[in-house]
Amino acid sequence: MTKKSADPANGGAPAAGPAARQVPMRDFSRSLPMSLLRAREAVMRQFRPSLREHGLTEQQWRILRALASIEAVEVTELARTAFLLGPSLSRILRDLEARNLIERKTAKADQRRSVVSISKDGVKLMASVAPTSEAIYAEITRRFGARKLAELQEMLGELERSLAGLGASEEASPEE
Amino acid sequence: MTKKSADPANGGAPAAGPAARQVPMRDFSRSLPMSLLRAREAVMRQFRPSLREHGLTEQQWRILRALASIEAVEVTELARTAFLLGPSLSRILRDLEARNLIERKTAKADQRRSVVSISKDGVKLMASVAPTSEAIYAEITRRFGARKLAELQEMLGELERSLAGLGASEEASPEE
DNA sequence: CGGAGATACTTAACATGTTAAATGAATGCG
DNA sequence: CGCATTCATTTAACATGTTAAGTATCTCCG
Repeated sequence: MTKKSADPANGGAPAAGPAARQVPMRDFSRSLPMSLLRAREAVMRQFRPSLREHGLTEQQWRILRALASIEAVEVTELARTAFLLGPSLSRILRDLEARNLIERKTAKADQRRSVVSISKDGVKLMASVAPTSEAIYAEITRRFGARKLAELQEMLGELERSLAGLGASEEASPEE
Repeated sequence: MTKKSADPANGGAPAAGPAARQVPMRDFSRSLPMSLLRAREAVMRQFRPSLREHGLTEQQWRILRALASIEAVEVTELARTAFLLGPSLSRILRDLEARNLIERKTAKADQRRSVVSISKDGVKLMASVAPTSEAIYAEITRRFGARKLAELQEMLGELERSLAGLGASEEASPEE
């Protein structure tokens, strides 16, 4: 029932492998992507059970939250806001609409665009999830420290900005 | 051909939606999970094209890197090292084995366990990817700053530790 | 006006994330 | 020894990530 708790009881046989240690690289587990991944997972692990009880995935919750604060949006802008790729968003909107949590209508001016908004049921669902969610966030803030949290987010933003437009489209070397 | 380049030109019509703004919450886009997600994406966006050229996904690359530094490991420990869930790892190992990038054998002492190691082909592939990968990492470090990078990783580690064992298994309320 | 090109979104196809269940093998205990 | 339990790994099922292709619509220019 508890976690699997690391088992260091294999300190005996090294069990040599066919071909390893040929390519030197930074310590894998200390790379920036891994640090970010683990940190995010540590955070999300706190929220998932609560969301699950309400039949929501992390991404569905993101979409509802985004919609709750902006009246109505076009799909493309929603994708940017909720940080989802078009295809993912497309599928999720289809499902959320089937569950009557959102509503959509095509824009009058441009038949290509569809405008999405949260429904009454969606608002009700949010109201039932938000308190727990906020409590969890508050606990995380308490444990880590509000000040440090703000600092961390500031650094994350800086990181983002410092990489903006690096691999966008202007990299040389189109060989291949 | 270029990317879609953010378009902030919609500051005009609010376009009222059926039911929004009922549930007040923190600004969605500034939540910790979103910050972490965006930061990680900004980083990974740099690596994916290069990996893709070599026919590797991010996770496959993680596994090869993990294997390259530890001779041989059991699947469970590899999952912990590469930070992958069992099912994902299972599938990926099946594919990597079919591509002859890894090798596996069942442990003599315990028929349930299987021991995985990188193959010669795997090492060769790593050798062909590692330089580019290191160069990208170096550029990221240069842009963001080595000092700040270290600070950031320290904070991420702290965050992880401060949340360790929160939603692990000792939460009350087994009501279902 | 009409068709080439751009846009907004959706589908398709494949890989992974996530949880639950299944399978096969070891362990402990009566 | 026999069998319930535990353990390591895999399979299943569903949801999302990711890239490419498809569809419908709009725009613009000749």
